[in-house]
Amino acid sequence: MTTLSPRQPAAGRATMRDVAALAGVSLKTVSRVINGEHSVSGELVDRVNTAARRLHYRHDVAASSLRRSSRKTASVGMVLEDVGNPFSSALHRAVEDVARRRGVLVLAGSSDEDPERERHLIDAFAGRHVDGMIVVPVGDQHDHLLSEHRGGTPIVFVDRPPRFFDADCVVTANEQGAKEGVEHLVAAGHRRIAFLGDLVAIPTAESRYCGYVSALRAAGIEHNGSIVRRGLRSSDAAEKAVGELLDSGEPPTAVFAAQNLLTIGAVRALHARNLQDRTALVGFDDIVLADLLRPGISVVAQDSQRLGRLAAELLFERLDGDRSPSRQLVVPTRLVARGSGEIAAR
Amino acid sequence: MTTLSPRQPAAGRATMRDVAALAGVSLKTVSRVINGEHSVSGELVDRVNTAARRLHYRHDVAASSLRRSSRKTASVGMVLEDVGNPFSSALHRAVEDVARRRGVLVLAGSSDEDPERERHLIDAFAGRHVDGMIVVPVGDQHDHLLSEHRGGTPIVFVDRPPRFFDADCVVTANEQGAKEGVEHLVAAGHRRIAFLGDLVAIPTAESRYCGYVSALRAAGIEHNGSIVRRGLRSSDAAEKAVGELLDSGEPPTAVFAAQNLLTIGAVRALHARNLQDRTALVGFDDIVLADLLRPGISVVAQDSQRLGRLAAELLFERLDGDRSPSRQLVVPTRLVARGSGEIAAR
DNA sequence: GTCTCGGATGACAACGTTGTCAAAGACTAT
DNA sequence: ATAGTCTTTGACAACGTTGTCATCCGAGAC
Repeated sequence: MTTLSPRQPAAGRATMRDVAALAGVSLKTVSRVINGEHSVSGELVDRVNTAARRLHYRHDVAASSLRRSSRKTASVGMVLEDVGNPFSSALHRAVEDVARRRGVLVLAGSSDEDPERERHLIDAFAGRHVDGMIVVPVGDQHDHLLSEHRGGTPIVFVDRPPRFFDADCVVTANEQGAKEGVEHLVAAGHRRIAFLGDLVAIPTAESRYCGYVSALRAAGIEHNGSIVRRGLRSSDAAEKAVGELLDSGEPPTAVFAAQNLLTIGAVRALHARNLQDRTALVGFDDIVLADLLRPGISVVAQDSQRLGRLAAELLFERLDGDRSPSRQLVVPTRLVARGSGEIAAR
Repeated sequence: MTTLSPRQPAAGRATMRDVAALAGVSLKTVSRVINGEHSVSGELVDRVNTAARRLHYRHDVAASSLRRSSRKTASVGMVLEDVGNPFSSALHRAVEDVARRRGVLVLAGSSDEDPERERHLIDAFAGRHVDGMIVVPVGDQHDHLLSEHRGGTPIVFVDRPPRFFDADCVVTANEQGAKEGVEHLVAAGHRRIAFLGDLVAIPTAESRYCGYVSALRAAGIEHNGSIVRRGLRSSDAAEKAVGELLDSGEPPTAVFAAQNLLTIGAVRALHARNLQDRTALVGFDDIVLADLLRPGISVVAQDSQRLGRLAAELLFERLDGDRSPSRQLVVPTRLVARGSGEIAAR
């Protein structure tokens, strides 16, 4: 028979100790039942389960993982740019779907493009012993991740490749997609094609710019710096930039907006001048309701859901023990013609 | 002098024990330095910090919170409908902003309107000892939350009030907002106003329906069940429903869409029949780009950011020890006229 | 009847940390 | 010089759980 000191009648939450006392078994037996080990007699299993239910017993994941050798916590961390924006939240959701099937919880946080915030989040995740991390990296320095990675925590980068860091990574075919988008405009006869881009420091922005340059070169169009606007961080900034271009002496006949918000800003600027049917526009990344505008907005759509799903799958393969060399996956884009991109050059 | 057994040269991650050995101090002194207690001499603080940095020491939140009496983990859980949809992710972001200022991490999960999923998430959060939870509740049964709540974990409901449960809660003025939206249509001369609603079981959907009914009654308009469509779960369903109404013998002259996706479906149906300039439309909840459509979509906008911020603030007040009776906060809506809602009845 | 084996159960230590207490030393007040 | 106080430091137990090992009991072999 067991020798459990009675203790106080459970001040806060019930522990295995309390369950054991009520069921009249040892602590260890409760642990065995809770963990579904099969070396416990049917009668005791019932007694323990009844007692656990009666006391509203909740398994303590923290204590369990502390003691366990593997130290698994059934949770993964995600560092996103902003959990509130559509692209990030689509990634988040896709990862959650994969994680859920395995009973794994997802912790997500926003870096807001700030390396300091990124470091904070990674420290917080590591301190909570997440089993792995999925990161949209900011900047070039990932030292803190490196020590984590060496320590055996799998890391998967998504949307942007890491710099100076050998790890799994899933990205959109940014350069190729942007190239196709610009080629689409070239095919409609345009030669003065403006470019709107996000911060130069963001690798995806850079790749898309490369795609733009490469499409121009392939078409034999000379690069014209005066109609390239980079470092734009909001739809307002894009609207202003496009406004200036359109109001200038030599306005572009087409605009390639290399990001979501920038596309929206461009649309606003065009509509404000009633030029939406004269100036062509192709955006990178899809927009809700883009099909209902007149004209509809043609876009190079990226598959954020697939991006997230693949990243999660890579991560879980690592968690399952895959030790093969790191892999880089590229998700293709899809050109969606809706009208704005098919406006011919005058 | 301290008596630390040398132990293995740190197999996995460095612990306070390893740091203590390297710095030549006791375990407890390391704990004091890491926790910023001020009763440690400057010299030892330096030695410990240097050693910690050298070993890439990471504080173990799980072990720390296990030992601490308060059991705080500096994390809160959020049960959302779908982390990927704009409303939920706006809530998430708003909560994160408040939490971040206090160094608190947010764990979020999607219930997908499934009580079973909700229960799973709450169990998972509770097992990880979150300090509190913010919940968009599903269904009527919250027993599992109840035991958590009684156990001292603060719970704040957001977007929907709980049933049979006394707790803090922050909701949009759904009924009043819907009433104003419908009154806006009445003021434009409409008397055949269709209603599109989400699942009847969702309290917000029910409140908005009440607002619709109440606006009709106030205007002396008889309720007409044939132009009320409830239980719609997607923009496709709404598009189909509106299509049927428009194609019927007695089409409505105006439509009130009581939810985001339903508004989009209604817009699609109207545009497909080129009726967007003849049939009035007011939607509940704002939509990106709604201002750029022709006509612009008039909406009753809810302030999801404020909803989230207030919920988080309530939660943290509880965490700070506020024991006052539970509070119900109501966030007002704002009518945004953009054209579609001002189309006059023929 | 004795011995061995295997299955069920429990005692105990340990995971990494912090609360509690005690010890040692440096002061001050008498 | 002595007692008392304060500051700095460390030893030890404990948080809730699981890994390891020991114990107990009955079944089966000889």
